[in-house]
Amino acid sequence: MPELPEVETTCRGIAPHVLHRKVTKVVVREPRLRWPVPERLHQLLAGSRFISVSRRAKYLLLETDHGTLMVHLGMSGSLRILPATTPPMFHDHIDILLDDGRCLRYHDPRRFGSFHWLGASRLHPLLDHLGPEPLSEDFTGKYLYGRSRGRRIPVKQFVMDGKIIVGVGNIYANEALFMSGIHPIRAAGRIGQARYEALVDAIKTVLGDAIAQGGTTLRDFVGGDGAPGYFAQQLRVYGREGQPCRICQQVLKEIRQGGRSTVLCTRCQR
DNA sequence: CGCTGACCCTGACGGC
DNA sequence: TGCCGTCAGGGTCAGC
Repeated sequence: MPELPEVETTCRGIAPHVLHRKVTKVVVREPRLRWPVPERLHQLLAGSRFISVSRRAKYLLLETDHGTLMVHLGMSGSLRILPATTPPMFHDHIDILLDDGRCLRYHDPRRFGSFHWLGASRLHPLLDHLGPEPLSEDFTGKYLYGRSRGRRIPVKQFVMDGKIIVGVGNIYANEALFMSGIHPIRAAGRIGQARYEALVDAIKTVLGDAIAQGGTTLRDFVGGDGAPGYFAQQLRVYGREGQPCRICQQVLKEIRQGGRSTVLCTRCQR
């Protein structure tokens, strides 16, 4: 599910409601996520006050005065702000009750998401070795060009590697490669700096546009206010295999790379 | 070190 | 109608 724009949408959606609120109670109905939810979560969070809400890669960081809660939405997770009295639905695994009568509710049918407690250091092995943020100034064509030298991995898998650049998932990797006219199978090390400049521009553009649209809702994604994202209707290639390319009308082709689907235009992408 | 495939889990969908 | 296989936005890990 959520790629970076969806996580960012969630972050922005919940932040104003969570910030400065004190946790009164934590209810874990189902601790079996990607990793087991800390059993002490209630003791760790109850009485703490949220002092910042941010995002690193696809992780949400909810900082309190006693430590930081790190949440990953996996493939099917979502976080919503609701009145604490709202009855939980199927797959509503965790509630963080706030002192204003509302709660932050975690919903995740596939349970690929995770909750970690970072403590005061805000450090965690999962946050080590992450590449730069794609919307930051550190992410440039020159950077991608440098990191790709000697790499024979297909460029699509290269840009989906979180050690190289975070937050580029399957949807937006497909879109950015189409937008920059690069064939997804091309070896990363055999692409020049000018083309990487174009690819970086495309990644920044597509992620920025998707954030502006509230993310991409394919099935079940909702932002912090429960609203779906509207970027799906602007997708250029993802999910459009068999349909005509919006530029040249060639029928879009689907292939598989690393177990994930790639959609491309063989005329526009070389 | 670089890369591939299996795996975690539920639900939706298509074919028969 | 129902059963079965396949696939889905993510990420880690073992193994070659």
